[in-house]
Amino acid sequence: MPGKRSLIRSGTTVDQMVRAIGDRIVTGYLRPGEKLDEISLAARFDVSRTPVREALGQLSAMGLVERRPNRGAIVAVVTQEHLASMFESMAELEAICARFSAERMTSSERRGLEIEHQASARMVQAGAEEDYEYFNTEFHSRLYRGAHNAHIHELTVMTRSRLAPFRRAQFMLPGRLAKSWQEHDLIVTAIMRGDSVAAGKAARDHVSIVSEASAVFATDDRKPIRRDVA
Amino acid sequence: MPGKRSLIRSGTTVDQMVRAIGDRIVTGYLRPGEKLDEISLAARFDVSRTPVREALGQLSAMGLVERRPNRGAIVAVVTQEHLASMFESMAELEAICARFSAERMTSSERRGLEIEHQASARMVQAGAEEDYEYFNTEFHSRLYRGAHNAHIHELTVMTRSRLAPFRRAQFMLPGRLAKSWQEHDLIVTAIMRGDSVAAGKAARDHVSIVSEASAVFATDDRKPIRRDVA
DNA sequence: CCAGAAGCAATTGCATGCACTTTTTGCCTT
DNA sequence: AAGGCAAAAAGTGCATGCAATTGCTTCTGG
Repeated sequence: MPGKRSLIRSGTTVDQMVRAIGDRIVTGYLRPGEKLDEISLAARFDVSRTPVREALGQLSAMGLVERRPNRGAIVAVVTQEHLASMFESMAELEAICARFSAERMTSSERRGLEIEHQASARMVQAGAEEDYEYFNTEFHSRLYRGAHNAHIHELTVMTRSRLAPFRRAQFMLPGRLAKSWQEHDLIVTAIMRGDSVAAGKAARDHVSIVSEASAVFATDDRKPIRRDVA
Repeated sequence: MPGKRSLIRSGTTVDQMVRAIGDRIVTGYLRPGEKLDEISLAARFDVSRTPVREALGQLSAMGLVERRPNRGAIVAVVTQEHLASMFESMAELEAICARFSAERMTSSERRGLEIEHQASARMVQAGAEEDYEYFNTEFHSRLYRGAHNAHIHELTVMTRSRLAPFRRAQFMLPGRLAKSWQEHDLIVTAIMRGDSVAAGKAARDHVSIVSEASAVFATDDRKPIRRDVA
């Protein structure tokens, strides 16, 4: 009996698998180097191996998993060196977005950025990490959109998602919340002035600092990064 | 009869399909918007639909094809606007690579770049477009590697391959060869001096000019870009 | 006791088949 | 004659089954 799936949320089964497995990787639930057994995954999500295989193929194309022919798939192992290169790239990409935003944002985009940024200040005062994280994500998304460049937007979002596992707990560090907001403030101010050079520099510095804060979660050069299982 | 494939070149069948279909898209043999029928492709390459489906999934993740649920796959349609955004991104990415290269290339990398660059000068004098194209590709690859940043390298190569169909015939334009070499020369000189700012600017300008040269092959804002079938 | 080869279990890779969705075509109604 | 509805055809999406490759275990010879 080709049984009907209990809950069909949206999109195809493969898309759901990509999101589901991708999420588990991005959130650190699946650890780098962990073996991704097709049969287990199929059983885990109550589908056949076919969509699992397709999902693994796509995740492989995205760089989240590694696939050796006839030897199965594992969660992509990120070396300390490669992690550093991703953070550096992220800094450059954010700098580009901020620079373009300073030059190209419409007045309504600028207004929206300012308003959201001010709203997030309340989260800082309340010390609401969870809520601030939402505003933080939204803030950066506005920068990416404000660049008015679809391809840079795509590259940036892709890189950001690959870095997600390593940015996760940064807001737990004491004082990081307020510091983050101040860095955002520098970026916003520069964009409002239309100062693209300053905006780019501020954005680059912001990511660089996040990078350093996240380095805590990396262990050493050889071993894959390890995170706790939820 | 699960017949044996006649020629097994390397890698899995799916990898071959990705390369085969990807090549046909990148070289313009398959035109944007063209329908990619799973059954036809399976018959064309003498495999079943399963590897075709996986390949299409991966190509979709790479952005070379678009896939609508239950409605089949088509070669990704690139609007004039999106094409412009890719060229602009490419200029920024090359600028980053050149900037990093100026700062980080080892002396042997610098020497290799210089030697290859001088060698390519002969191709210009001979007017050998084909051979120059090889040196040109190699030149840019050296820049990407010289940045010593694996992730930027990856993003740059990915973007470059997506732009490939639109850069194809640029060297046919008269005088383009010599001009390209002079632009390369600016980049090399800056890198040799270790002048990262100048190297970045020169690289960005180089791509921008290529972009303008390639714009010839774009038609208008609405319609998908069309290229001749080989 | 160890090295190497052969057999075995486990898992991947691909083909095929069936169900569901979309699209087209032909007929009926207005 | 035009519009709409319905049924069929086409094509996608997923499940299942079988062949092939890999890695491990075990057995044999040195």
